[in-house]
Amino acid sequence: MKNIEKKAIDFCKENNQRLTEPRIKVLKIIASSEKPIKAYDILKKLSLVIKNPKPPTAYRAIDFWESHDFIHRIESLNAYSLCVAEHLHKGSQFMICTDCGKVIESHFCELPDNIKKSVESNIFTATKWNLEIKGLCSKCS
Amino acid sequence: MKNIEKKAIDFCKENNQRLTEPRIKVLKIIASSEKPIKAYDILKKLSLVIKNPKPPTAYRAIDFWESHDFIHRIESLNAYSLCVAEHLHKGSQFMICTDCGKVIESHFCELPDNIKKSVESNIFTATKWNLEIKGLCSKCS
DNA sequence: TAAGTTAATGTTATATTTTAACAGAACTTA
DNA sequence: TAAGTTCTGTTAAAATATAACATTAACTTA
Repeated sequence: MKNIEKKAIDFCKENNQRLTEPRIKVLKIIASSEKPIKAYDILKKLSLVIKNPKPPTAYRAIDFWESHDFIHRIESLNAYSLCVAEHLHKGSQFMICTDCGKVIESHFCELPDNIKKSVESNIFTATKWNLEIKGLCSKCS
Repeated sequence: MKNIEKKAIDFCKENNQRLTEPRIKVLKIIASSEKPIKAYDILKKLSLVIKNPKPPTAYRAIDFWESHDFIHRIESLNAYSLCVAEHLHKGSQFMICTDCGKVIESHFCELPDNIKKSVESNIFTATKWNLEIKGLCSKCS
């Protein structure tokens, strides 16, 4: 993601949010990671550009970007990755290769009908969802 | 779940697995919990029926039942719940009320077409999946 | 049934992940 | 510039999970 900084600047301007040093640096670290990256690995990289950062510094920035849908948390990996969608969206879907660890994000803006019905029949208002699929990628299968 | 013990006994007999004391006790603890229960809460309850159990005792039993699809892990809560399906299945779906904490499991044996296509187009072999939907339950919305 | 083997548990210790709490700095607005 | 708000820095600890190895129990199979 090349223009992530511009995107971040625009977003913060438009939404009246502060683009602070920890925030932009954490976002860039996540954006430049090939694979989903864990909080302490973010912290380690952060320590190269900020003097002696502590966990809350990383977690706060992570929370900030996650709450604004710039990044996703992959729950089953305790890791974070840049959202691949051009727009912000509420649902995410990951395919995780249990062999090589590759993670592929697809995305959909709506829940599939199938699931939507299931949600409705339980009379539930969905605001956010996350699907994590484990299996084998093409190289590993 | 009333007959969970019988189910466990049958399963272990048929699959040549040992139904040890920690295993059956952990399973019963999870089964008797109204809401998904966390590992250390399982451990706490376990300490009432086993003398001074340590975390690995709980985690091993949890892993055992999870690997055999008796229970699910709800990733976003770090918690475990008995699978509501009568049969063992590979996919799980939870609706989690962010207000009152209620968790509703639905289930499907197949990925929805929608997602199946997305999986296939990425040439990925899915073996297990988990969908967690956050929102508001009927009471809270 | 005794010896060998495997699988599970018990135990100690520690690693990993996340948050609470509060002081101080920076920005915002009147 | 004073007051209020938001964010960061820092210390500490809580919550979650696993490694490693000794021990026990259970399963072979000779």
